[in-house]
Amino acid sequence: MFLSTSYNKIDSKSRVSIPASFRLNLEKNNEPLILFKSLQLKCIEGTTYSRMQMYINAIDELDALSDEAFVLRMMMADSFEMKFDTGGRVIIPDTLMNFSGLTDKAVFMGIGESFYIWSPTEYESQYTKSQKILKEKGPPKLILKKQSD
Amino acid sequence: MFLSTSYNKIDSKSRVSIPASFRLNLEKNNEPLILFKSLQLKCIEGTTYSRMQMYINAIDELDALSDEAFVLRMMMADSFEMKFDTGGRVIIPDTLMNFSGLTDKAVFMGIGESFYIWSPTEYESQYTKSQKILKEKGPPKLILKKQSD
DNA sequence: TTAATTCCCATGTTATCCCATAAAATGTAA
DNA sequence: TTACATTTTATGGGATAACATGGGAATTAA
Repeated sequence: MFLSTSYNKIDSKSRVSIPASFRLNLEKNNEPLILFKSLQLKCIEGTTYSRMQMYINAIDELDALSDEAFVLRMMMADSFEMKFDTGGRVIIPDTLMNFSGLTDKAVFMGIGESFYIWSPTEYESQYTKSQKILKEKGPPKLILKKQSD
Repeated sequence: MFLSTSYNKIDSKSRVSIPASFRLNLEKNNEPLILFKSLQLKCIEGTTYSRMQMYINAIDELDALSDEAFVLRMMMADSFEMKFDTGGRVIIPDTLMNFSGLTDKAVFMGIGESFYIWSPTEYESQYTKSQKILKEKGPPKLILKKQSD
């Protein structure tokens, strides 16, 4: 599971350390890391290879000509399998840097099955937005279930 | 799995580099590369030999005299098994070049089990189209399942 | 011979590897 | 708790390998 938040530096070669706890989670399950453009937010989303595989399988289940399949294929086109250097860093592809507005600092935000990478300004505005919603509408009501598989 | 997008040059001999990550995916699974005309889009589709085999098997499931079977057989006839040179390039057959409107630049777009090869102009129009759908209809709602095989 | 194709080698660029350092976290013993 | 050693992280920079691409020689077909 990906949890907690941390700020890491992006160097002149577009390299950035993936937080150790995220790396550990991937290594433990022997999972390559996939980065892709978030479909709804201005940030990069990171997840495991096998979770991406689930999305790909979902494409074949859909009508090949449907809008849903079309959008999902485009999502794959904006996805990258990452290679780590010996220090646990990856190089963020230019298209993802530009899309998310990243320059020299990245905010890693674990959200369970995946994580977000934000520019600091974007992260802070999203964070205050969520605090505001929480204040106005109160905490969300959740129905918790045990995992079925 | 085929992921990510890249622009590669087509030289005067119709040679083009298949992106290294695509090649790696084929080599890893010891799969020859098949190129064929897309049935829905104005682009070339690339996939593995064994996925092409699945398409062929699908024909047998259909009524042999049906229009669907007829169209699929025609697709097979426009399919080519590619040979790589030492630099990882292939020569794109003329019929596929003409069909997809390729001249001197190709966009390789990984979509999971296969990939598309577009002319830059065609690619860009398809990309903006997908962004528009995403904006209007929102991200597709999926029920993700673990792989069954 | 004349094309066209296949094979092989050369090059600039970029990504990857490797080593070094600094900071932080953790552990250990007084 | 303090002081110090050890390990784990994050980061910087330079050497090396990989990649995309160009061009030319050898091979084959017409």
